Amino acid sequence: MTVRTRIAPSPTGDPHVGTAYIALFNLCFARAHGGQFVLRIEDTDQVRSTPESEQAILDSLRWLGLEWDEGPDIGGDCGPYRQSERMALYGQYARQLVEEGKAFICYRTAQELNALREARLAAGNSTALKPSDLRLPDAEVEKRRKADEPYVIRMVVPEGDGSCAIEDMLRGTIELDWSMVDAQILLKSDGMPTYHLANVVDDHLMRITHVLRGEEWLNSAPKHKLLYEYFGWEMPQLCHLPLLRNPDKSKLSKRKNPTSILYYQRMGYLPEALLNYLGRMGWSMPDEREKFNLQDMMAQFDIQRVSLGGPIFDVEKLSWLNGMWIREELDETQLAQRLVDWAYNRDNLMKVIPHAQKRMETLSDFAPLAGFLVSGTLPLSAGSFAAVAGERETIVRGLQFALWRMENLRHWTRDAIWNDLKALADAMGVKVKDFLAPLFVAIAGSSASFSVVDSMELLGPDMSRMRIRHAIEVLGGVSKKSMKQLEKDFQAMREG
RNA sequence: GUCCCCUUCGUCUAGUGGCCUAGGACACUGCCCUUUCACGGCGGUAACAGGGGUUCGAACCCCCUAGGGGACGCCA
Repeated sequence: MTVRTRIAPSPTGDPHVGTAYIALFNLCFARAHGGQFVLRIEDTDQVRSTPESEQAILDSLRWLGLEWDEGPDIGGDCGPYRQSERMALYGQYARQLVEEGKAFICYRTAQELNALREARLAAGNSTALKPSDLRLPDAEVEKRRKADEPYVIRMVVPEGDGSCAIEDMLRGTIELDWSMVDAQILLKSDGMPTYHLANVVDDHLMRITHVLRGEEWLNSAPKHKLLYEYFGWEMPQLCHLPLLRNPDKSKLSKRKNPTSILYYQRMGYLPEALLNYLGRMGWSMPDEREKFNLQDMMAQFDIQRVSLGGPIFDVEKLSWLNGMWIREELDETQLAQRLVDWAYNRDNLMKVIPHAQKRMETLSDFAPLAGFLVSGTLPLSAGSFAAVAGERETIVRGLQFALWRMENLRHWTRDAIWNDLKALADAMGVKVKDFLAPLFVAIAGSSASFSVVDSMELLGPDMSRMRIRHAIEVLGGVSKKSMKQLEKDFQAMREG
């Protein structure tokens, strides 16, 4: 038995807890059956995968204590920097299907596709585009081919009524209508495969027998099944795990919740506790014990004990569990060592000292000055912002705009943060100094601190965003109505 | 809008037809321990989404309704 997890690194390099969640269940399932567990990196959109983002997610999984086996090397395993190998690998399979009449070349432009979808939507149908919808007159195809226009390879899918039966290890047989399945693009116009092709080809070449993936993939299972049939390959067993949710029940997302493993690391959660908590999401030990380690979970794992309701990620319970681990699983020496490894070490001190030294008169000034860097949520109140000039609404507005900018920042470096915030202040017509004042309080807890951009760099993206979010909340938050207005203004400013 | 999945305390869950007057945990709360705070101990509040079947018997099986989520991309 070989079980796999596909990993899509985040474009911003933040390793997502959802990835670890899926990986954990795959690992436990494989080990409980004495099988292999392998990872496969997703990289086909050429945005996510960089050497750094791949390293970041792998390091995070290792930090959590997850282990995996070396899968067979099927070539083209890495990101865009090994693009040509990937293109050769999948291009060959896509062309094979075209030759066999199971896929076709499509010259349709984005505008044409939009028009087709809108027409279908207006007619009250599903928006799934079928091969016949996409067909172009032969003369037109020839014309575009001669003009060397970009094309994609799409799969042929059944038209008309009928459904596809998918076996799910937890849900039994699920019937999905073919009418919902569109002529999926297999090979993009840049020659890279989409997830669907890469997924099927990889799993076959890697001899994957079982796939445990997020529920979000359930609807595309018919495409995958059809591809296996086209290639004449045996399809792995599928299992769709429930999705982790925000407190508002939507799919766990960083706009509503800290989702980066790095955040929980910086916050001072123990990897064992975080992993333990993920293991409690949609799963329970037969004896219902709350605290268990990876070994226990692997030994006791039974996929049938997965419960299907999407669990809400509850930071409070995670914190309680973390406390249990600190109190019960660590002796004093071990705890001291954890603290040193976590933040109280020479390397970390050296990062802070350049900023602190100029502001110190006695050594005892250091802790109050730098304490915010090793704190979690700051004890702010509306009064914390008393020294900041401006109306409450103006302050909140500035913080919210800053938060949005920070959520989309790709490279978390001092200079990038500075340039971004400066650009924002300019666009808003506010002096940088005034714009930054509330951010100082949000990030460092006081307006008398060292450079807020340096602080944010040291704190990392998720911790910084969380603090800004917290500050907005402390200031009374934003009502739904004014949030809409803010979004509009923010958008207008971007375009203007 | 269309299709799919899901539905037990506020939250994570146990429960696979009689052991259920529904158990545990977080959170909340009362008491005890304690110079304080925390930890710990003992209690409390709190749930089978609604309606129909099937059955001697339904949280559990079936149907309908409602609610939630997901999918509908040259993203994964």
